[in-house]
Amino acid sequence: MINQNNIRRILVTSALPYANGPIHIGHLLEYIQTDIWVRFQKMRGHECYYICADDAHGTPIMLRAEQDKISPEQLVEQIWQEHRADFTDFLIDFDNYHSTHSPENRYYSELIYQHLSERGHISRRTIKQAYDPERKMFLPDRFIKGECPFCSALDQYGDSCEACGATYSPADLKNPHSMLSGATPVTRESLHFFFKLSNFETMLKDWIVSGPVQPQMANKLKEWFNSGLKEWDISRDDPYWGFEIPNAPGKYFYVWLDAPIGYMASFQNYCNRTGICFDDFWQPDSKAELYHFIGKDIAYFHILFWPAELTGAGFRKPTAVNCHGHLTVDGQKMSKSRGTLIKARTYLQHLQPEYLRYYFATKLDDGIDDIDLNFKDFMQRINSDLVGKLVNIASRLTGFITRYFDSHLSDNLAEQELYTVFVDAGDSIAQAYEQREFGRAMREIMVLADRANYYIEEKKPWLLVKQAAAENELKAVCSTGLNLFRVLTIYLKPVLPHLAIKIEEFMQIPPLHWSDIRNPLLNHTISEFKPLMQRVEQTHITAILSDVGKLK
RNA sequence: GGCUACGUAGCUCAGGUGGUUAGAGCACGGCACUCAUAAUGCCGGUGUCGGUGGUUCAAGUCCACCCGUAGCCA
Repeated sequence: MINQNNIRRILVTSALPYANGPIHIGHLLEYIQTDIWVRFQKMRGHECYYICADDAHGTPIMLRAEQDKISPEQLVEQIWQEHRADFTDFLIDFDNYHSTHSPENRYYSELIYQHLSERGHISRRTIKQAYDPERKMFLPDRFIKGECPFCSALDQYGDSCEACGATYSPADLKNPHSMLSGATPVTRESLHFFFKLSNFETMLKDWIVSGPVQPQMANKLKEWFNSGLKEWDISRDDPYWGFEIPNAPGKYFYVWLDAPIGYMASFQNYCNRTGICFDDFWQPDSKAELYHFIGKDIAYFHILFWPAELTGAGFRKPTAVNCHGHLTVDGQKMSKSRGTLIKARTYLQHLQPEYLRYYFATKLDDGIDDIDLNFKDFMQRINSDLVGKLVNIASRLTGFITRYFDSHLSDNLAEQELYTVFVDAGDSIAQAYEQREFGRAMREIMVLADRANYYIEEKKPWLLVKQAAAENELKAVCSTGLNLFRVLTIYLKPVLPHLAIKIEEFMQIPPLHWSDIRNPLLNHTISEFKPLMQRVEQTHITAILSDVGKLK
């Protein structure tokens, strides 16, 4: 049990979404996973903060703003508003949501850079790079297209061939052209700044054995060690949308340098308005826990560069970096062209956020395998678990309490042993949440929901109601069933916070905490039952899929 | 192309360090019940555990190769 002495101090982040487009349900897998974990920690009584921000710099944002004929600042502000609305409506409860285009982030980016520089972790050298002579700017690999040097496939990007899978440098492309102007890129020299990652090889190798990443990722790391740690190019040339590097006119921090620093910046911003002590969480001797939730695609930045940067600049390392897999929809990778890119907003126009939160929860574990959103399975799962099993428990009991007992619960439980079984299951469920094995937690909770339904079946309140002598038993049985339901509500609250609020209103009780499982609700008046959750209909699914088809 | 994961019933998934007739939920069929948003309870079948070889007294579980899927290659 939680007491003053074992309250943990926990700082949690999700990856920063890029500020050039809308949130889609693939993004949401991560925010929902993190949000569930954070809500669980808070319900357990720990001091836990959930921090995020928009990732607001880089060439794609600069170009998109240009295209929209607005300033990058305006674009970033507009997207920030959209992202906020999507997260809020999906019940993602950030303690702070900031932006990497912020004074705090400039401060920490410069600070970390200067510390790294002073300690000899930054090198400079001239490199050759593709340059668009018409747009007068250096071109990222992704903005150059041409024919594959290996298989001659047409219209391939500058970094790899989608047809044969080969990787190469843009200079190898045949008939290259700039995607911005169509001009043939020329090679130009420029001075670049590099982070000397190899200075941290020993530190990283030691760190990784302390268990901060999943075994699959540790494996990946070994692979990277074996191929040798190279220097990381952290500068970009003017014109670039980002922070200018101190004492280096025309040179900017590469977006991936200041993006993770955004975690710190957002937390600093939060500390400024709440008075929480920033250093308690970021100094090398910090006792607080720091967790980053990310997709496996950006593991490189978070388990190599980020701990190295932090160490080099005199800060603490993350306690753990939790990677998850990607989302597929009906077995297919999400993509606009295949009509499987479902925006958060599109989903919200037809379905409740909690359906998706629960569905993801049933499929999430601590691994890095991809997760599939299968709509048929989704509909069956929600309808049978949440409506058929869970909400049904309250629905089938409350009528008796309101009709015959003036909405008043009994002052004792009919079945103390069964209630104890429900309470005792809490340890295992809590452990599953803690270890991010949400699928296991959901399975265990649903086994209990089955037992509650079985209990009602066994006691048959619809027969008790016909026996005058069984009045007290009827009241106690229904009250017990509702108390079992209340315990299930507590267990599911991290996943279904809005449903929990509706149930709290229905039961006329203050917000539920984990420790409330031990104190059943007795001798208490509840309100009338109103349907707590509607079934998912095929028409809703069809509507989403047709909306997706309509867009672009 | 190199490397790394994954591939278990119609669907979604469990199956520490190899060991009795391979499990759950949903879907499906039958029965029961009628309190409940036709929800619930009981009973029931279902699988060459991706393929082929190998190690072993014994492999879904270890090894090799192949096929398929996904990711990484800064």
